[in-house]
Amino acid sequence: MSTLPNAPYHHGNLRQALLEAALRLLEQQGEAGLGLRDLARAVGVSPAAPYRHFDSRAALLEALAVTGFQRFTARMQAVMASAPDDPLAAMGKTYVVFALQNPNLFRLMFSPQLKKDARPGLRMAADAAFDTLRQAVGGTALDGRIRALAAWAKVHGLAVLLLDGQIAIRAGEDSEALVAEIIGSL
Amino acid sequence: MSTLPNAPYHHGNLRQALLEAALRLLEQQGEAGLGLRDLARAVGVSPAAPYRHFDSRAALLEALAVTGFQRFTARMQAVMASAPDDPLAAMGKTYVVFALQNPNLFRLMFSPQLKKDARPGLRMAADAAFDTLRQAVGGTALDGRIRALAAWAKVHGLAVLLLDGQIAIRAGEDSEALVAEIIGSL
DNA sequence: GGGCAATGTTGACATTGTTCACATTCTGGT
DNA sequence: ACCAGAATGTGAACAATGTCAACATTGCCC
Repeated sequence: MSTLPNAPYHHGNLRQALLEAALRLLEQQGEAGLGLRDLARAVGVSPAAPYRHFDSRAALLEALAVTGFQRFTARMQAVMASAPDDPLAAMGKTYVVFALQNPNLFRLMFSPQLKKDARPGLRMAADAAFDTLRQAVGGTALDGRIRALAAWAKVHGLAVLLLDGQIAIRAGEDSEALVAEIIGSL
Repeated sequence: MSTLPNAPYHHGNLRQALLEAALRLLEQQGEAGLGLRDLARAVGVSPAAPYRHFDSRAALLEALAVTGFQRFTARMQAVMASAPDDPLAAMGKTYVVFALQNPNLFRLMFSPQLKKDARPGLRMAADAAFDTLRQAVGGTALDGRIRALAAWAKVHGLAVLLLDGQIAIRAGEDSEALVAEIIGSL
């Protein structure tokens, strides 16, 4: 091996190591900076090794997005359980906080180049997240969907605009308070 | 020249031709499919020629996004002028319709890889769009910003979710009506 | 223990963004 | 009208990247 002289030929469980390193690289450098060769080097493996575990770079990104959706859903459900009185506001805040804490992962999850139509796993993970949201909205079955979609759109738009720096935080302004205020006004 | 035997050495105004062809390619193939070489070939020029007009591929994309914001702002202002009674609803619908009609351009405008912090022109174009929105929201100067941001977030989130196919249109469902319904419930 | 599948390596290929040296055309000052 | 120099376009090259095929090594099961 190139990095460590006495490293074993087989890595152990490369797939997991690749995903973890990829997550780290993703948050550090953004999706564009996540190269397969860099990734392989970070794990101490040859450039072609990842292809034993992922069909392509796109497949690797998809796997990342799926775990992102899973974490996201888990957090949503936890918040929903711990704030039984006003789940909507709590989830809204959690949604935005998640996006701000994992900006590049969040962007990847909703990246257009992932084409969820062609990736059933990704579509399922995303749908699971949406189901959690709809569950929290409650309401009658008839207009439940519309209200859930509306709530999702509100909070998603806020998250995206914040991520893009489109909503500028003024000097000396409390970003958390601003977020809370906007959520409240939704 | 390679394409036409009697084409002149100088193109005439290459910059404009590049932008137009790029817009066409962008909507047809998405941002990833917009290669500098393809673009040059589409205009009938050598692969290095675009560099006389754009510093890099990123600069070309930025120029595209700027014109996108300009068109967007113009359409917003036109709608605002032609619907003086309820400008908010009209603009909301226009916002979403614009996104659905120019999906890849819209995605490019809000693409994270454009890093608006480092591109003053892009930031200005985006701010102009937001100013138009704020103007339509009106309200007192104090909470005008918050309300404008909230309105923007709502309609932007709806547009993004629709673009991503995250909001599934069911069989036999009128998408326009669905959009109108969601906007109404905001 | 031997064979087979899984996993990792090496080297190569096509493509892409980008640059450099050179060619061609346009333009303004005398 | 001319010519110098700025604009603009060409062609060949470079480095980097995703990807693949052939080969090496290891682990596992009968």
